[in-house]
Amino acid sequence: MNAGRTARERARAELTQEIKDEARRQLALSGAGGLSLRAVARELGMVSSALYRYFPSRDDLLTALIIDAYNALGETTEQADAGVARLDVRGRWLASCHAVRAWAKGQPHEYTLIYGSPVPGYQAPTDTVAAASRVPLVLIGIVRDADTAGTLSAPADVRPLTSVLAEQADALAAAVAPELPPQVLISALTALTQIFGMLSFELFGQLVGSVDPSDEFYAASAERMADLVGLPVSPP
Amino acid sequence: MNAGRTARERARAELTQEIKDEARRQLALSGAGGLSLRAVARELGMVSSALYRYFPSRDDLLTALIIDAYNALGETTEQADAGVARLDVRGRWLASCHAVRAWAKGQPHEYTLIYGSPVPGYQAPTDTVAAASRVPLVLIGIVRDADTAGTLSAPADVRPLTSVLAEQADALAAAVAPELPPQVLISALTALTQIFGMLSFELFGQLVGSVDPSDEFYAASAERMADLVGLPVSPP
DNA sequence: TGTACATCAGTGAACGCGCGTTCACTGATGTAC
DNA sequence: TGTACATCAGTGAACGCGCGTTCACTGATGTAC
Repeated sequence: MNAGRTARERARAELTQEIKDEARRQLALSGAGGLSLRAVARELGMVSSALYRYFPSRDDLLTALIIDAYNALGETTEQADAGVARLDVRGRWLASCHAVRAWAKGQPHEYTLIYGSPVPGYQAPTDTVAAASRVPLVLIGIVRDADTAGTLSAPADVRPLTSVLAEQADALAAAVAPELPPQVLISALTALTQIFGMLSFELFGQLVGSVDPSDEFYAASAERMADLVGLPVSPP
Repeated sequence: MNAGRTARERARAELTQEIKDEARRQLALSGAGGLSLRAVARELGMVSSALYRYFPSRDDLLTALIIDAYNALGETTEQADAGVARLDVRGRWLASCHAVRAWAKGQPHEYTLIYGSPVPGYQAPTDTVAAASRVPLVLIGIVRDADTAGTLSAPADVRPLTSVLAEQADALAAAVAPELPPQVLISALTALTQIFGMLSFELFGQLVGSVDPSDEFYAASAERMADLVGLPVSPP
């Protein structure tokens, strides 16, 4: 039976999870910089030194939370995209954008953990990169599908890329979507910064007094960004 | 003479400044959440309780730093705008955008203080609003000048605003630029979130591996956002 | 199935450090007559 | 110009609290024969 080594192993897996859950709860109170192993242990009814059986240091716990957050957001977004007919690229785009926002508003402290200011003294290891790429890859995948289907329209007013930017776009394309024209990739990146820029403004309180609540502002901008990357209006 | 009460008052003004300067220096090391009165006092060769003659609490010091940062950024931006011929609205727009970035890159920790994640447990008082409005008002002023001069072009693909968004835009227009069409104001807000979205991505390390350094990406987006709000291409 | 040993989880004390804020105080600077 | 008093800046000790991490240890769970 595979439950053979379980009593121990299962307990370990469960407690690891409980530690992360409690830590996530505490992010809301004190932020990533103030995350305290002792407080987590206290809340779990353990002694603080016991946590070192599960995470070698505070920073490792933080890293685990960051990767979990990127993956949760990535998965939600991938599912939203997958829920729309492949050819309806604009529908996929909008669904993905709204999934990102819904997740961010649902767990604002995890959003802050990954898209807020860096935690002072904490250096993120490179393991986070794969998880962090999931949302960008969803959006790029949609644009690529539109391009492949030949429905992507090049907006009239697009300027040629300057030299360094063209090189960067080429390198990025090579790594991520070789068939895509570099200008399109840069447009997608603009759209991406727009999306997260709005979310950060909203969640960090910068929109209070202008467009707050910002549901419709976000929706309008998501449409506008779909235009900007050249997605067609209706399903063919 | 106005130096009459000086010895005391001048010393007070100078020390207040030195405390803020040292606190700013420490933002780089420990972030806003970790700003420590004791550390500031130590560095200044004072005893920690002495700081209470200057700031009633840690949070008041933080508030002073925040207002200073907004004002410094606001002033830089206003000056950049003022340095370009009034009729060259696109030139003014681009100069302002680049001034914002130059300031942000020059004092990343102050940028983080005002546009990064909120400090846990700190509630910003409403005094910050006026200072925080300076950059938005510069950009809106440029758009308004273009509108007044009749050089603002309405892009072809603008959608009508949805109901709530239209109301919010009207309210915002009433408060800030009554003559401006609401759609234009929303476009300006989109441009604003784009600008700060890019800066946050850049400064918080989210662009590493894609368009880094991002000078040209930023420049291209600033142009693109000028298009989006409808600024004419060349000085008339 | 039963015993001997190895692995692992959790304990509790300790190290060495940090913090914000209060309070009674000394001594210098400023003010009014 | 000189004295008496009020204001203010800075001191040093203290309160009460927090933190991450290490280490020798007990006792339970798992493994090999």
